Amino acid sequence: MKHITTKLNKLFDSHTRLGIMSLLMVHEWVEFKVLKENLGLSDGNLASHMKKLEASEFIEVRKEFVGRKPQTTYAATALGRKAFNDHLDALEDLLKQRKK
Amino acid sequence: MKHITTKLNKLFDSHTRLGIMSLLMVHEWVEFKVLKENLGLSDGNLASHMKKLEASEFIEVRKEFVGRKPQTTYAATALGRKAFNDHLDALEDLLKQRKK
DNA sequence: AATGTAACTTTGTTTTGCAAAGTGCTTTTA
DNA sequence: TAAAAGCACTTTGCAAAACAAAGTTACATT
Repeated sequence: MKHITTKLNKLFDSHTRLGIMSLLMVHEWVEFKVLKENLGLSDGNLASHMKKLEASEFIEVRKEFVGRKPQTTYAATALGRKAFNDHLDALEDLLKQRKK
Repeated sequence: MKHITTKLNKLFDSHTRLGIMSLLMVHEWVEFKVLKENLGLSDGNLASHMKKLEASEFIEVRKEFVGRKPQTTYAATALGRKAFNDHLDALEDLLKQRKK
């Protein structure tokens, strides 16, 4: 007897990482600063969440200079998109229960 | 600029409590043992999650004897149902983004 | 008397989450 | 040109959370 929630990805339990991923699903490349401001996170906090997502190869990092300032941008990988979509599928199943 | 995820309830970040609540939304009264088996949790683990939900008055506990055996059952309170539905509403908003 | 079942509580370890401060590099401002 | 500021971290440190494992209480069965 396996419950729906066993199909949820633990990495996406965190509402912070849920927010990060949902932004990366909508916009191809997103700046560190933009993520930080949208989600209201401290630098360190955001950096550590990104590291976790990177460790699972769910996101890709690009570091470049714009003008002469460093700029870090992130994008979801195919693997990340798949994992996140699977997670959302499971959430959708959960939501279906309350309709009927 | 507030992101959708700020509307999520932190208590329901945990996929375990998400599972517990979704079971309590569907069935009025659910036994400790049933929750435990459905979600694949240890006694202690489940008990501590239930305590957290109880502390927020999201669930109600009923202890009785069936035959002469003790039996604990749980139900979601009106407050709990409201909070959970609000959480699910926020998740639904999140899911809407990927349709378009 | 010994074993079993239900529902915990306690203990302890590991993992998170997050804030605060510090770092390295570069650019802007006084 | 020295100081301040911006970007993206890393490090430190702490408090809360997750969870397993073992112990507890109370009754029931064998």
